[in-house]
Amino acid sequence: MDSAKHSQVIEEYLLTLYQTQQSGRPIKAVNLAERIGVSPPTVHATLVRMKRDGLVELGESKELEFTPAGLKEAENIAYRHNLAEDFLCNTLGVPWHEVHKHAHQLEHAMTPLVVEKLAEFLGKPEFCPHGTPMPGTALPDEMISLVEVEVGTEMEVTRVSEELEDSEELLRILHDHQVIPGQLHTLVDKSEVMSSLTLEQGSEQTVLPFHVADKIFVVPVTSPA
Amino acid sequence: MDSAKHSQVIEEYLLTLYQTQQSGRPIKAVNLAERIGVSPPTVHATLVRMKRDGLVELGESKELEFTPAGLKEAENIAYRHNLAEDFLCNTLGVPWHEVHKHAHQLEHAMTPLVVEKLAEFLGKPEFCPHGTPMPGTALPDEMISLVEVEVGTEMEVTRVSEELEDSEELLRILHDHQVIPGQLHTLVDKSEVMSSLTLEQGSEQTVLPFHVADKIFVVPVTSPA
DNA sequence: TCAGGGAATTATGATATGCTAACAAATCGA
DNA sequence: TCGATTTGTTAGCATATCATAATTCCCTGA
Repeated sequence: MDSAKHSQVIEEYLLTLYQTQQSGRPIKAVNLAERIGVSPPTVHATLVRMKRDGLVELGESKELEFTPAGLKEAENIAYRHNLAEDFLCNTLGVPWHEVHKHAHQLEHAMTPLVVEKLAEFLGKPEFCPHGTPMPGTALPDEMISLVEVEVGTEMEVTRVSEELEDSEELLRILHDHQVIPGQLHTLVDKSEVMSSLTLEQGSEQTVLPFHVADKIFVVPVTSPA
Repeated sequence: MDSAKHSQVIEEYLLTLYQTQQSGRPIKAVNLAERIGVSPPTVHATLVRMKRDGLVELGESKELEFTPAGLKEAENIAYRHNLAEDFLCNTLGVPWHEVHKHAHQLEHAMTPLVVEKLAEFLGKPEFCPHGTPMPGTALPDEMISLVEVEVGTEMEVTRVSEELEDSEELLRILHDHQVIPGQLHTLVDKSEVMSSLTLEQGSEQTVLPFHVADKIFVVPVTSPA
Protein backbone atom coordinates (compact mmCIF):
# COMPACT_ATOMS: atom_id res chain seq x y z
CA MET A 1 0.00 0.00 0.00
CA ASP A 2 2.52 2.54 1.13
CA SER A 3 5.11 0.75 -0.92
CA ALA A 4 5.90 4.27 -2.06
CA LYS A 5 9.54 3.93 -2.90
CA HIS A 6 11.75 6.25 -0.93
CA SER A 7 15.15 7.45 -2.01
CA GLN A 8 18.28 5.64 -0.96
CA VAL A 9 19.09 8.55 1.29
CA ILE A 10 15.77 8.31 3.08
CA GLU A 11 16.18 4.56 3.36
CA GLU A 12 19.56 5.02 4.94
CA TYR A 13 18.17 7.44 7.49
CA LEU A 14 15.35 5.05 8.31
CA LEU A 15 17.72 2.13 8.77
CA THR A 16 20.09 4.12 10.94
CA LEU A 17 17.24 5.41 13.07
CA TYR A 18 15.92 1.89 13.39
CA GLN A 19 19.25 0.45 14.46
CA THR A 20 19.75 3.25 16.96
CA GLN A 21 16.29 2.69 18.35
CA GLN A 22 16.90 -1.05 18.64
CA SER A 23 20.04 -0.42 20.62
CA GLY A 24 17.95 1.57 23.08
CA ARG A 25 20.03 4.68 22.62
CA PRO A 26 18.42 8.12 22.34
CA ILE A 27 17.94 9.26 18.78
CA LYS A 28 19.57 12.62 18.28
CA ALA A 29 20.21 14.32 14.99
CA VAL A 30 23.91 14.72 15.72
CA ASN A 31 24.27 11.00 16.12
CA LEU A 32 22.62 10.55 12.77
CA ALA A 33 25.02 13.02 11.23
CA GLU A 34 27.99 11.10 12.57
CA ARG A 35 26.79 7.65 11.67
CA ILE A 36 25.62 8.62 8.22
CA GLY A 37 28.55 10.89 7.58
CA VAL A 38 26.84 14.14 6.64
CA SER A 39 26.63 17.57 8.24
CA PRO A 40 23.98 18.46 10.85
CA PRO A 41 22.20 20.91 8.53
CA THR A 42 21.86 18.17 5.96
CA VAL A 43 20.39 15.85 8.56
CA HIS A 44 18.00 18.56 9.57
CA ALA A 45 16.80 19.21 6.06
CA THR A 46 16.35 15.52 5.44
CA LEU A 47 14.43 15.02 8.67
CA VAL A 48 12.12 17.85 7.67
CA ARG A 49 11.34 16.00 4.47
CA MET A 50 10.84 12.78 6.37
CA LYS A 51 8.39 14.48 8.73
CA ARG A 52 6.63 16.01 5.75
CA ASP A 53 6.31 12.55 4.24
CA GLY A 54 4.96 11.06 7.45
CA LEU A 55 7.87 8.81 8.28
CA VAL A 56 8.92 10.27 11.63
CA GLU A 57 7.60 12.62 14.28
CA LEU A 58 8.98 14.62 17.17
CA GLY A 59 7.92 13.09 20.46
CA GLU A 60 7.17 15.17 23.58
CA SER A 61 10.72 14.80 24.81
CA LYS A 62 12.05 16.12 21.52
CA GLU A 63 13.09 12.71 20.44
CA LEU A 64 12.49 11.34 17.03
CA GLU A 65 9.85 8.68 16.74
CA PHE A 66 8.74 6.54 13.87
CA THR A 67 5.24 6.83 12.56
CA PRO A 68 3.64 3.42 11.92
CA ALA A 69 4.42 3.80 8.24
CA GLY A 70 7.98 4.84 8.99
CA LEU A 71 8.55 1.90 11.29
CA LYS A 72 7.16 -0.52 8.77
CA GLU A 73 9.44 0.84 6.11
CA ALA A 74 12.43 0.82 8.45
CA GLU A 75 11.82 -2.81 9.38
CA ASN A 76 11.56 -3.64 5.74
CA ILE A 77 14.91 -2.07 5.02
CA ALA A 78 16.51 -3.73 8.03
CA TYR A 79 15.20 -7.04 6.76
CA ARG A 80 16.66 -6.48 3.33
CA HIS A 81 19.96 -5.48 4.87
CA ASN A 82 20.18 -8.57 7.04
CA LEU A 83 19.12 -10.82 4.21
CA ALA A 84 21.77 -9.34 1.95
CA GLU A 85 24.41 -9.85 4.63
CA ASP A 86 23.41 -13.47 5.06
CA PHE A 87 23.61 -14.02 1.33
CA LEU A 88 26.98 -12.34 0.97
CA CYS A 89 28.48 -14.17 3.92
CA ASN A 90 27.01 -17.63 3.58
CA THR A 91 26.43 -17.98 -0.16
CA LEU A 92 29.08 -15.86 -1.82
CA GLY A 93 31.73 -16.16 0.85
CA VAL A 94 32.39 -12.47 1.28
CA PRO A 95 34.53 -12.01 4.42
CA TRP A 96 32.47 -11.61 7.59
CA HIS A 97 33.92 -8.25 8.44
CA GLU A 98 33.13 -6.87 4.98
CA VAL A 99 29.57 -7.96 4.39
CA HIS A 100 28.12 -4.89 6.03
CA LYS A 101 29.39 -2.39 3.51
CA HIS A 102 28.45 -4.46 0.50
CA ALA A 103 25.00 -5.17 1.90
CA HIS A 104 24.64 -1.47 2.47
CA GLN A 105 24.57 -1.03 -1.29
CA LEU A 106 22.44 -4.01 -2.13
CA GLU A 107 19.75 -3.34 0.44
CA HIS A 108 18.45 -0.42 -1.59
CA ALA A 109 18.25 -2.37 -4.81
CA MET A 110 16.18 -5.37 -3.75
CA THR A 111 12.68 -5.42 -5.14
CA PRO A 112 9.93 -7.17 -3.16
CA LEU A 113 10.10 -10.22 -5.40
CA VAL A 114 13.86 -10.45 -5.05
CA VAL A 115 13.53 -10.18 -1.28
CA GLU A 116 10.98 -12.97 -1.29
CA LYS A 117 12.97 -15.24 -3.58
CA LEU A 118 16.21 -14.58 -1.76
CA ALA A 119 14.63 -15.31 1.61
CA GLU A 120 13.39 -18.63 0.27
CA PHE A 121 16.75 -19.43 -1.23
CA LEU A 122 18.50 -18.71 2.04
CA GLY A 123 16.01 -20.74 4.04
CA LYS A 124 14.32 -17.81 5.75
CA PRO A 125 17.20 -16.94 8.06
CA GLU A 126 16.33 -15.33 11.38
CA PHE A 127 19.63 -13.63 12.07
CA CYS A 128 22.24 -11.82 10.05
CA PRO A 129 25.85 -13.01 10.21
CA HIS A 130 26.50 -10.61 13.08
CA GLY A 131 23.63 -12.05 15.10
CA THR A 132 21.17 -9.26 14.57
CA PRO A 133 17.68 -10.70 14.50
CA MET A 134 15.44 -10.04 11.54
CA PRO A 135 12.72 -7.53 12.46
CA GLY A 136 10.04 -9.42 14.34
CA THR A 137 12.33 -12.16 15.56
CA ALA A 138 12.61 -12.30 19.33
CA LEU A 139 15.99 -12.38 20.99
CA PRO A 140 16.74 -15.20 23.42
CA ASP A 141 16.19 -14.01 26.98
CA GLU A 142 19.44 -15.47 28.16
CA MET A 143 21.42 -13.19 25.93
CA ILE A 144 23.43 -10.69 27.94
CA SER A 145 26.11 -8.15 27.21
CA LEU A 146 29.65 -9.42 27.44
CA VAL A 147 30.43 -6.83 30.14
CA GLU A 148 27.86 -8.44 32.41
CA VAL A 149 29.50 -11.85 32.34
CA GLU A 150 31.39 -13.03 35.40
CA VAL A 151 35.01 -14.01 35.18
CA GLY A 152 35.41 -17.73 34.62
CA THR A 153 32.22 -18.12 32.65
CA GLU A 154 32.21 -19.93 29.33
CA MET A 155 29.79 -18.55 26.80
CA GLU A 156 28.72 -18.55 23.21
CA VAL A 157 28.95 -15.34 21.30
CA THR A 158 25.55 -14.66 19.79
CA ARG A 159 25.61 -11.12 18.53
CA VAL A 160 27.90 -8.29 17.56
CA SER A 161 25.85 -5.10 17.61
CA GLU A 162 25.41 -3.08 14.44
CA GLU A 163 27.00 -0.09 16.06
CA LEU A 164 30.31 -1.86 15.76
CA GLU A 165 29.77 -2.58 12.09
CA ASP A 166 30.75 0.92 11.10
CA SER A 167 34.35 0.03 11.81
CA GLU A 168 35.50 -2.60 9.39
CA GLU A 169 38.86 -2.64 11.12
CA LEU A 170 37.28 -3.60 14.41
CA LEU A 171 35.19 -6.29 12.78
CA ARG A 172 38.29 -7.69 11.13
CA ILE A 173 39.97 -7.98 14.51
CA LEU A 174 36.93 -9.61 16.06
CA HIS A 175 36.81 -12.02 13.16
CA ASP A 176 40.51 -12.83 13.40
CA HIS A 177 39.98 -13.68 17.06
CA GLN A 178 36.82 -15.63 16.30
CA VAL A 179 34.69 -13.33 18.37
CA ILE A 180 31.75 -14.01 16.06
CA PRO A 181 28.34 -15.58 16.53
CA GLY A 182 28.50 -19.28 17.26
CA GLN A 183 31.96 -19.31 18.79
CA LEU A 184 32.65 -20.34 22.39
CA HIS A 185 34.92 -18.26 24.61
CA THR A 186 35.69 -18.06 28.31
CA LEU A 187 35.97 -14.79 30.19
CA VAL A 188 39.32 -15.05 31.95
CA ASP A 189 39.81 -11.48 33.15
CA LYS A 190 38.01 -8.26 33.69
CA SER A 191 40.04 -5.21 34.65
CA GLU A 192 38.47 -1.94 35.72
CA VAL A 193 41.75 -0.04 35.52
CA MET A 194 42.34 -1.25 32.01
CA SER A 195 38.68 -0.73 31.15
CA SER A 196 38.83 -4.01 29.36
CA LEU A 197 38.26 -7.72 29.65
CA THR A 198 39.99 -10.78 28.28
CA LEU A 199 38.51 -13.73 26.49
CA GLU A 200 40.12 -17.07 25.93
CA GLN A 201 39.45 -19.66 23.27
CA GLY A 202 41.88 -22.53 23.27
CA SER A 203 45.29 -20.95 23.55
CA GLU A 204 44.10 -17.75 21.98
CA GLN A 205 43.40 -14.70 24.12
CA THR A 206 41.52 -11.58 23.13
CA VAL A 207 41.45 -8.29 24.99
CA LEU A 208 38.41 -6.13 24.45
CA PRO A 209 37.79 -2.65 25.83
CA PHE A 210 34.54 -2.30 27.74
CA HIS A 211 33.03 0.04 25.19
CA VAL A 212 33.35 -2.71 22.63
CA ALA A 213 32.46 -5.65 24.89
CA ASP A 214 29.41 -3.63 25.83
CA LYS A 215 28.06 -4.14 22.35
CA ILE A 216 28.78 -7.83 22.10
CA PHE A 217 26.19 -10.25 23.37
CA VAL A 218 26.58 -13.79 24.62
CA VAL A 219 24.73 -16.70 26.18
CA PRO A 220 26.55 -18.30 29.12
CA VAL A 221 27.10 -22.02 28.68
CA THR A 222 25.92 -24.34 31.40
CA SER A 223 28.86 -26.64 31.87
CA PRO A 224 27.84 -30.06 30.66
CA ALA A 225 30.17 -31.63 33.24
CA MET B 1 42.06 3.36 -11.53
CA ASP B 2 39.07 5.17 -12.86
CA SER B 3 36.78 3.18 -10.66
CA ALA B 4 35.39 6.63 -9.92
CA LYS B 5 31.86 5.76 -8.98
CA HIS B 6 29.29 7.35 -11.20
CA SER B 7 25.70 7.98 -10.27
CA GLN B 8 23.01 5.47 -11.04
CA VAL B 9 21.67 7.87 -13.63
CA ILE B 10 25.00 8.05 -15.43
CA GLU B 11 25.33 4.29 -15.20
CA GLU B 12 21.94 3.88 -16.78
CA TYR B 13 22.86 6.17 -19.66
CA LEU B 14 26.11 4.30 -20.18
CA LEU B 15 24.36 0.94 -20.24
CA THR B 16 21.68 2.14 -22.61
CA LEU B 17 24.25 3.68 -24.93
CA TYR B 18 26.23 0.47 -24.81
CA GLN B 19 23.27 -1.72 -25.66
CA THR B 20 22.26 0.59 -28.49
CA GLN B 21 25.79 0.54 -29.83
CA GLN B 22 25.91 -3.26 -29.64
CA SER B 23 22.74 -3.50 -31.65
CA GLY B 24 24.45 -1.49 -34.37
CA ARG B 25 21.83 1.20 -34.28
CA PRO B 26 22.74 4.89 -34.39
CA ILE B 27 22.94 6.50 -31.01
CA LYS B 28 20.66 9.50 -30.95
CA ALA B 29 19.61 11.49 -27.95
CA VAL B 30 15.92 10.98 -28.67
CA ASN B 31 16.32 7.26 -28.54
CA LEU B 32 17.96 7.62 -25.18
CA ALA B 33 15.09 9.74 -23.98
CA GLU B 34 12.58 7.11 -25.02
CA ARG B 35 14.43 4.12 -23.66
CA ILE B 36 15.33 5.74 -20.40
CA GLY B 37 12.01 7.44 -20.03
CA VAL B 38 13.00 11.06 -19.55
CA SER B 39 12.53 14.22 -21.60
CA PRO B 40 14.97 15.27 -24.34
CA PRO B 41 16.19 18.31 -22.39
CA THR B 42 17.05 16.06 -19.47
CA VAL B 43 19.00 13.76 -21.76
CA HIS B 44 20.80 16.76 -23.15
CA ALA B 45 21.80 18.08 -19.75
CA THR B 46 22.99 14.66 -18.67
CA LEU B 47 25.00 14.15 -21.84
CA VAL B 48 26.69 17.49 -21.24
CA ARG B 49 27.79 16.26 -17.84
CA MET B 50 28.95 13.00 -19.32
CA LYS B 51 31.03 14.83 -21.90
CA ARG B 52 32.43 17.04 -19.19
CA ASP B 53 33.40 13.92 -17.25
CA GLY B 54 35.08 12.34 -20.24
CA LEU B 55 32.67 9.46 -20.76
CA VAL B 56 31.40 10.25 -24.23
CA GLU B 57 32.25 12.47 -27.17
CA LEU B 58 30.54 13.77 -30.27
CA GLY B 59 31.92 12.07 -33.37
CA GLU B 60 32.28 13.83 -36.72
CA SER B 61 28.92 12.62 -37.88
CA LYS B 62 27.28 14.06 -34.77
CA GLU B 63 26.97 10.66 -33.24
CA LEU B 64 27.77 9.89 -29.68
CA GLU B 65 30.88 7.87 -29.08
CA PHE B 66 32.34 6.38 -25.98
CA THR B 67 35.71 7.52 -24.76
CA PRO B 68 37.93 4.59 -23.74
CA ALA B 69 37.05 5.28 -20.10
CA GLY B 70 33.37 5.47 -20.92
CA LEU B 71 33.42 2.21 -22.82
CA LYS B 72 35.24 0.45 -20.05
CA GLU B 73 32.70 1.67 -17.55
CA ALA B 74 29.80 0.75 -19.82
CA GLU B 75 31.11 -2.77 -20.30
CA ASN B 76 31.48 -3.08 -16.58
CA ILE B 77 27.88 -2.12 -16.03
CA ALA B 78 26.67 -4.42 -18.79
CA TYR B 79 28.58 -7.24 -17.14
CA ARG B 80 27.00 -6.54 -13.78
CA HIS B 81 23.58 -6.40 -15.40
CA ASN B 82 23.98 -9.71 -17.17
CA LEU B 83 25.42 -11.34 -14.09
CA ALA B 84 22.51 -10.14 -12.00
CA GLU B 85 20.06 -11.48 -14.57
CA ASP B 86 21.73 -14.85 -14.56
CA PHE B 87 21.59 -14.98 -10.78
CA LEU B 88 17.97 -13.93 -10.60
CA CYS B 89 16.87 -16.36 -13.29
CA ASN B 90 18.97 -19.41 -12.53
CA THR B 91 19.57 -19.18 -8.80
CA LEU B 92 16.55 -17.42 -7.38
CA GLY B 93 14.03 -18.55 -9.95
CA VAL B 94 12.68 -15.14 -10.83
CA PRO B 95 10.52 -15.48 -13.98
CA TRP B 96 12.50 -15.09 -17.20
CA HIS B 97 10.45 -12.18 -18.44
CA GLU B 98 10.91 -10.27 -15.18
CA VAL B 99 14.61 -10.59 -14.48
CA HIS B 100 15.48 -7.52 -16.51
CA LYS B 101 13.73 -5.01 -14.31
CA HIS B 102 15.01 -6.49 -11.07
CA ALA B 103 18.55 -6.70 -12.42
CA HIS B 104 18.20 -3.10 -13.45
CA GLN B 105 18.13 -2.19 -9.77
CA LEU B 106 20.79 -4.57 -8.60
CA GLU B 107 23.33 -3.73 -11.28
CA HIS B 108 24.01 -0.38 -9.64
CA ALA B 109 24.55 -1.84 -6.20
CA MET B 110 27.17 -4.47 -6.90
CA THR B 111 30.60 -3.69 -5.55
CA PRO B 112 33.66 -5.12 -7.34
CA LEU B 113 34.05 -7.84 -4.73
CA VAL B 114 30.41 -8.84 -5.01
CA VAL B 115 30.73 -8.98 -8.79
CA GLU B 116 33.76 -11.21 -8.47
CA LYS B 117 32.22 -13.51 -5.90
CA LEU B 118 28.93 -13.72 -7.74
CA ALA B 119 30.67 -14.54 -11.02
CA GLU B 120 32.51 -17.37 -9.30
CA PHE B 121 29.34 -18.61 -7.66
CA LEU B 122 27.51 -18.66 -10.98
CA GLY B 123 30.38 -20.39 -12.75
CA LYS B 124 31.49 -17.43 -14.85
CA PRO B 125 28.51 -17.42 -17.20
CA GLU B 126 29.10 -16.09 -20.70
CA PHE B 127 25.54 -15.17 -21.55
CA CYS B 128 22.61 -13.65 -19.74
CA PRO B 129 19.28 -15.51 -19.72
CA HIS B 130 18.23 -13.64 -22.84
CA GLY B 131 21.31 -14.74 -24.71
CA THR B 132 23.21 -11.50 -24.54
CA PRO B 133 26.92 -12.23 -24.35
CA MET B 134 28.96 -10.80 -21.52
CA PRO B 135 31.16 -7.95 -22.77
CA GLY B 136 34.16 -9.52 -24.44
CA THR B 137 32.43 -12.75 -25.30
CA ALA B 138 32.21 -13.41 -29.02
CA LEU B 139 28.93 -14.34 -30.62
CA PRO B 140 28.76 -17.49 -32.70
CA ASP B 141 29.09 -16.62 -36.39
CA GLU B 142 26.21 -18.83 -37.37
CA MET B 143 23.80 -16.71 -35.39
CA ILE B 144 21.39 -14.86 -37.67
CA SER B 145 18.28 -12.81 -37.19
CA LEU B 146 15.03 -14.74 -37.24
CA VAL B 147 13.81 -12.66 -40.20
CA GLU B 148 16.65 -14.01 -42.31
CA VAL B 149 15.65 -17.62 -41.83
CA GLU B 150 14.02 -19.45 -44.71
CA VAL B 151 10.64 -21.07 -44.32
CA GLY B 152 10.93 -24.69 -43.31
CA THR B 153 14.12 -24.28 -41.38
CA GLU B 154 14.45 -25.66 -37.89
CA MET B 155 16.55 -23.58 -35.57
CA GLU B 156 17.58 -22.98 -32.00
CA VAL B 157 16.74 -19.65 -30.44
CA THR B 158 19.96 -18.19 -29.07
CA ARG B 159 19.23 -14.62 -28.25
CA VAL B 160 16.45 -12.17 -27.56
CA SER B 161 17.87 -8.69 -27.99
CA GLU B 162 17.88 -6.26 -25.11
CA GLU B 163 15.79 -3.83 -27.06
CA LEU B 164 12.87 -6.15 -26.50
CA GLU B 165 13.47 -6.31 -22.78
CA ASP B 166 11.84 -2.97 -22.22
CA SER B 167 8.48 -4.59 -22.76
CA GLU B 168 7.83 -7.07 -20.02
CA GLU B 169 4.54 -7.94 -21.68
CA LEU B 170 6.32 -8.96 -24.86
CA LEU B 171 8.86 -11.02 -22.95
CA ARG B 172 6.07 -12.76 -21.12
CA ILE B 173 4.50 -13.74 -24.42
CA LEU B 174 7.81 -14.96 -25.82
CA HIS B 175 8.34 -16.95 -22.65
CA ASP B 176 4.87 -18.45 -22.75
CA HIS B 177 5.58 -19.60 -26.29
CA GLN B 178 9.02 -20.83 -25.36
CA VAL B 179 10.72 -18.42 -27.72
CA ILE B 180 13.70 -18.28 -25.37
CA PRO B 181 17.36 -19.22 -25.70
CA GLY B 182 17.89 -22.95 -26.01
CA GLN B 183 14.50 -23.79 -27.48
CA LEU B 184 14.03 -25.35 -30.92
CA HIS B 185 11.44 -24.00 -33.35
CA THR B 186 10.67 -24.37 -37.03
CA LEU B 187 9.81 -21.44 -39.26
CA VAL B 188 6.58 -22.49 -40.95
CA ASP B 189 5.44 -19.26 -42.55
CA LYS B 190 6.63 -15.82 -43.47
CA SER B 191 4.06 -13.35 -44.75
CA GLU B 192 5.02 -9.99 -46.21
CA VAL B 193 1.45 -8.74 -46.18
CA MET B 194 1.05 -9.61 -42.53
CA SER B 195 4.54 -8.34 -41.80
CA SER B 196 4.99 -11.36 -39.62
CA LEU B 197 6.26 -14.91 -39.51
CA THR B 198 5.10 -18.04 -37.78
CA LEU B 199 7.09 -20.45 -35.69
CA GLU B 200 6.12 -23.95 -34.73
CA GLN B 201 7.24 -26.02 -31.80
CA GLY B 202 5.37 -29.30 -31.45
CA SER B 203 1.73 -28.40 -31.83
CA GLU B 204 2.30 -24.87 -30.67
CA GLN B 205 2.44 -22.02 -33.17
CA THR B 206 3.71 -18.52 -32.55
CA VAL B 207 3.18 -15.51 -34.77
CA LEU B 208 5.78 -12.80 -34.53
CA PRO B 209 5.76 -9.44 -36.31
CA PHE B 210 8.90 -8.72 -38.30
CA HIS B 211 9.95 -5.85 -36.06
CA VAL B 212 10.09 -8.32 -33.18
CA ALA B 213 11.55 -11.27 -35.11
CA ASP B 214 14.17 -8.86 -36.32
CA LYS B 215 15.55 -8.70 -32.81
CA ILE B 216 15.53 -12.41 -32.11
CA PHE B 217 18.55 -14.43 -33.14
CA VAL B 218 18.82 -18.10 -33.95
CA VAL B 219 21.18 -20.78 -35.18
CA PRO B 220 19.70 -23.01 -37.92
CA VAL B 221 19.85 -26.68 -37.05
CA THR B 222 21.44 -29.03 -39.51
CA SER B 223 18.92 -31.83 -39.71
CA PRO B 224 20.50 -34.88 -38.12
CA ALA B 225 18.41 -37.06 -40.40
C1' DT C 1 19.84 32.55 37.80
C1' DC C 2 23.52 32.95 34.34
C1' DA C 3 27.36 31.49 31.51
C1' DG C 4 29.05 27.78 28.55
C1' DG C 5 28.85 24.44 25.47
C1' DG C 6 26.59 21.21 22.80
C1' DA C 7 22.64 20.74 19.59
C1' DA C 8 19.44 22.39 16.48
C1' DT C 9 18.21 25.58 13.05
C1' DT C 10 18.58 29.24 9.53
C1' DA C 11 20.78 31.48 5.79
C1' DT C 12 23.15 30.69 1.50
C1' DG C 13 24.92 28.35 -2.11
C1' DA C 14 26.24 24.35 -5.07
C1' DT C 15 25.24 20.19 -7.97
C1' DA C 16 22.49 16.53 -10.12
C1' DT C 17 18.33 15.38 -11.95
C1' DG C 18 13.95 16.18 -13.89
C1' DC C 19 10.13 19.05 -16.39
C1' DT C 20 7.68 22.31 -19.83
C1' DA C 21 7.81 25.75 -23.27
C1' DA C 22 10.09 27.91 -26.87
C1' DC C 23 13.35 28.10 -30.35
C1' DA C 24 17.03 26.56 -33.55
C1' DA C 25 18.87 23.21 -36.59
C1' DA C 26 18.94 19.42 -39.39
C1' DT C 27 16.96 16.26 -42.43
C1' DC C 28 13.87 14.23 -45.59
C1' DG C 29 10.43 14.04 -49.08
C1' DA C 30 8.38 16.22 -53.10
C1' DT D 1 15.32 23.88 -53.16
C1' DC D 2 11.19 24.43 -49.89
C1' DG D 3 8.53 23.24 -46.29
C1' DA D 4 7.31 19.95 -42.80
C1' DT D 5 8.77 16.82 -39.47
C1' DT D 6 12.20 15.43 -36.41
C1' DT D 7 15.92 16.50 -33.35
C1' DG D 8 18.70 19.29 -30.51
C1' DT D 9 19.21 23.28 -27.46
C1' DT D 10 18.03 27.11 -24.34
C1' DA D 11 15.53 29.21 -20.90
C1' DG D 12 13.26 28.96 -16.73
C1' DC D 13 11.78 26.14 -12.81
C1' DA D 14 11.49 22.63 -9.09
C1' DT D 15 13.23 19.17 -5.79
C1' DA D 16 16.64 16.38 -3.28
C1' DT D 17 20.89 16.29 -1.33
C1' DC D 18 25.02 18.18 0.38
C1' DA D 19 28.17 21.99 2.56
C1' DT D 20 29.75 26.14 5.46
C1' DA D 21 28.88 29.96 8.45
C1' DA D 22 26.14 32.09 11.67
C1' DT D 23 22.54 32.07 14.96
C1' DT D 24 19.41 30.39 18.27
C1' DC D 25 18.05 26.98 21.73
C1' DC D 26 18.49 24.57 25.67
C1' DC D 27 20.38 22.11 29.46
C1' DT D 28 23.69 21.88 33.06
C1' DG D 29 26.96 23.37 36.46
C1' DA D 30 28.36 27.16 39.56
